[in-house]
Amino acid sequence: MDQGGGLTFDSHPIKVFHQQLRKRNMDYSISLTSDHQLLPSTRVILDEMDFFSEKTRYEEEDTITNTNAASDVKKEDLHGGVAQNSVNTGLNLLTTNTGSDQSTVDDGVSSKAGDEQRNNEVAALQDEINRKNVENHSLRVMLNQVNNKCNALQMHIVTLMQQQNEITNGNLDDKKHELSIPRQFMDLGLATALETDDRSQSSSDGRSRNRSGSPQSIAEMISKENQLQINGKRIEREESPEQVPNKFPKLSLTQKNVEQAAEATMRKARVSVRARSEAPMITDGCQWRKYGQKMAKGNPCPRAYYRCTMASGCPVRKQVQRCAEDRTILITTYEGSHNHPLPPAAMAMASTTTAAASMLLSGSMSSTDGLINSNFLARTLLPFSSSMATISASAPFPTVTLDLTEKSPAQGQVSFSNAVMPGQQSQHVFNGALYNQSKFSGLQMSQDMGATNFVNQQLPYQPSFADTVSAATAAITADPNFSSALAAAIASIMGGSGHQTSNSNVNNNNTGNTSTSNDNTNNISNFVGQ
DNA sequence: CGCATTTGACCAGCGC
DNA sequence: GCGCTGGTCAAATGCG
Repeated sequence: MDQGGGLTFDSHPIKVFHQQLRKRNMDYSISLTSDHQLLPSTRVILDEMDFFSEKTRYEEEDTITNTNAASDVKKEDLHGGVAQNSVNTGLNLLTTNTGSDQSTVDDGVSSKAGDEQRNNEVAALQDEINRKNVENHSLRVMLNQVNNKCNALQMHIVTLMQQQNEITNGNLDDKKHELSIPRQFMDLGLATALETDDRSQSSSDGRSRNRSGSPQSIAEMISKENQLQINGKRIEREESPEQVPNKFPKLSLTQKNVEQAAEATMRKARVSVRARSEAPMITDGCQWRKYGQKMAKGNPCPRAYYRCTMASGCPVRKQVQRCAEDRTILITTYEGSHNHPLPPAAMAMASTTTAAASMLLSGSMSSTDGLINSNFLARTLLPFSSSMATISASAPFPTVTLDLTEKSPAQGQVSFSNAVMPGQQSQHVFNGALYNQSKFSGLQMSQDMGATNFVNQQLPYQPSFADTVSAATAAITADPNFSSALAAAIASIMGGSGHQTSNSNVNNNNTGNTSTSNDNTNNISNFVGQ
């Protein structure tokens, strides 16, 4: 949105927010450092503002120095006193006064009165600290609201862009191919159409918008035949247009049906995380209940099935299984999107699954040129990570796989594969042959917030973050025990729209009933999430 | 006793 | 139609 929303840096809500902080003489860095729930682009803006903030602060301090020379002396007297407890600039000024008074009351005659006075002042200071804390809290809430508005604006912009593209390019260029879209893509079209302003569109419009409305030229180039090949088995059933309503009755119908279709679609897209972990399950902030366990073919390790129990009826599932080749690798596959508010600690993985699923399902970018697509999605999906991500359209579930088991920080790539072989969900990036198999990708400008954030916001800022996080990733992945934590952390970065893994929040990660946890993951998630 | 986990049964999709 | 496989259900079991 920083490019397309008409917002300048000066008018950016965060900038305005910062100015308010300055007006209140509050320490900007203290007020914001623990807020991870920022869009990546917002982070960059904040970083930039940090620079200005420091500069401004120095200028202000110079001004104070020049205009209040007398109080400067008292400041020195106070050094090491109550000021040590001050939490921000405003309180520094207050404690300065306290110190000056304190330095004048050592005649011993009225020591009792002096103590009482100091007690009163300390109490006043405490009140002030409390007041500032409350103010800090309210400002944080305000920041979150601003952030949410940014997201909403962003979605709106994307919608407008898509509509404009529709007008420009025409949207129903090939109805036959539309009708041949595999079911999951059709469902996704409905899912995204549901989020648009115009909900009265026909289902056909919804589908065409989803696919043709992408602002990405690559997406425009999608070979629809590739889509046909993804679920080859289904093609024959979908060839006949008149069969479509029977096969996909959802397309014609009430919003309720549409919502159900969207939900079903989201459950089909999967995000798989591979990480080295001794723990039975990686910590992702959600509460899970195990509802089944099966022996999967070709793997001596059982696969465990979990469902989210943070809210009744939440459709999110996850599967946990150890890799057959390397049992130190834990493969966690998420499916679906939560239908309830999430604790900050859970935002990372949840936003990941939602965004990645949307990326998978919303688009129709083909990959006749796997390399181009790889680079594109690499920057989009894992702009800060050195880890591998693999996109697979293995029938019947398209899957994004984050492979966090590699130790080389420089190998951040993404490949697309359309592994038609059942049971093989993902293929690794560095298998060059796989590039030729690329038949699928979903990197269309989705109206999903998460995916939108990736495309619009993270790309421009990728290099600066990549270096930092790559270094951190390399360091952390060197320790297998922390790999699972890294999974959540990278997912956090991917999530874009919502990271709030502050220290306090992270510590509350496992207050739920889930018995399996990995304490290490909390700290590392938080670290990388910074 | 309530809740979570375990585990065998059941179901659906798919291939032959 | 049958068998295989993945996924889910639900009764049984375990645990605090």
